Amino acid sequence: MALFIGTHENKIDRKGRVSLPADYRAELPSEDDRTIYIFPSLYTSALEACDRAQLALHAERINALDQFSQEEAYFSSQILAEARKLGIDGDGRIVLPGEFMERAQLDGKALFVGGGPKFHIWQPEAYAAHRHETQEALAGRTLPSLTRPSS
Amino acid sequence: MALFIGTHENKIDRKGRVSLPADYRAELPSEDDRTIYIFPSLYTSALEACDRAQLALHAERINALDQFSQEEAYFSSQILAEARKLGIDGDGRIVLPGEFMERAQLDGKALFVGGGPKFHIWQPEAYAAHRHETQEALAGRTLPSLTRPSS
DNA sequence: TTTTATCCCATGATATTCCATGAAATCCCA
DNA sequence: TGGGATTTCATGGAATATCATGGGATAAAA
Repeated sequence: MALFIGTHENKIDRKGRVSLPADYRAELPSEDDRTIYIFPSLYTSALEACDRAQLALHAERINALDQFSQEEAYFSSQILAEARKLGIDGDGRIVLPGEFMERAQLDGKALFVGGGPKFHIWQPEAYAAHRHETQEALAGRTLPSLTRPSS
Repeated sequence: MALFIGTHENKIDRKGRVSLPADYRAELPSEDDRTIYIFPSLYTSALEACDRAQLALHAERINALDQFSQEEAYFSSQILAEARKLGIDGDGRIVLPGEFMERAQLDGKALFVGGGPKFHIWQPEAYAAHRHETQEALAGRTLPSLTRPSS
């Protein structure tokens, strides 16, 4: 499984190109699968990105819901319908669709924030504020162990 | 497994042809199996489409219902009886049968909406309304982890 | 023949690839 | 351990390929 960690602030050029941090690139599966998947995060202004395996897991979770149910429709429209496949060019860059840049209020700079199997792309100041908020709200929490055996 | 994601709005020309988004084409199994399967979606005005493997899964699910039950008859007549096999031409286009265009109220534009192993074809405004509805109804939901091991 | 469906080619727009540059980090050897 | 050499990295611009789409040609059906 990919492990995206750390934060990196990179420039977005006028064509919407940004270098994917080298650390992150190194975590991606194989050389021939030079793609990532990205979609607007459900409850923040950030963008969420992951590799194909992780997106397939999302699709599987959604598919495990009842077929033709409203829940299925919701997650499908919010995640799968919004997701884009982004190619990584020979120089390690991706092109952010304009729509996504607006959604995340990105202009000129992108902050990559590692989150294990996924990572987020934030407008730098927005992340600072978000980080401060969750820090305030949840400081002191403990993390539950896994209760079921990992298959 | 095919992963159809993102949304693409394409034109339907006067012959009923529409380009299947290149992203979707790339997800289809092999070059010689240039076909998709399509049927009217059960509870919306959209059309639902998938590759052969996914349709086979539908058939399998229907077959797993009690034989000769009303349920079996229902899903069989709504899905299997309505489904059509559409070829993809050399330029990556499909031809939508007139009957299906009426059913989905398509005129001139088709919105392809990715949903993992399947995708939907919507009249653009109808999708916007549908998306808004499910958003209203289920906003704030979180996606459950898989409770059963992936087979 | 008339109609209908399929295939083939042309075109503009968009997206992707290729190459060049400077800065920063890393390596190497005395 | 220092300092120069080398590689990696992020970034910019230009060349190239891909894609959606329209029109016409060809083949099959009525």
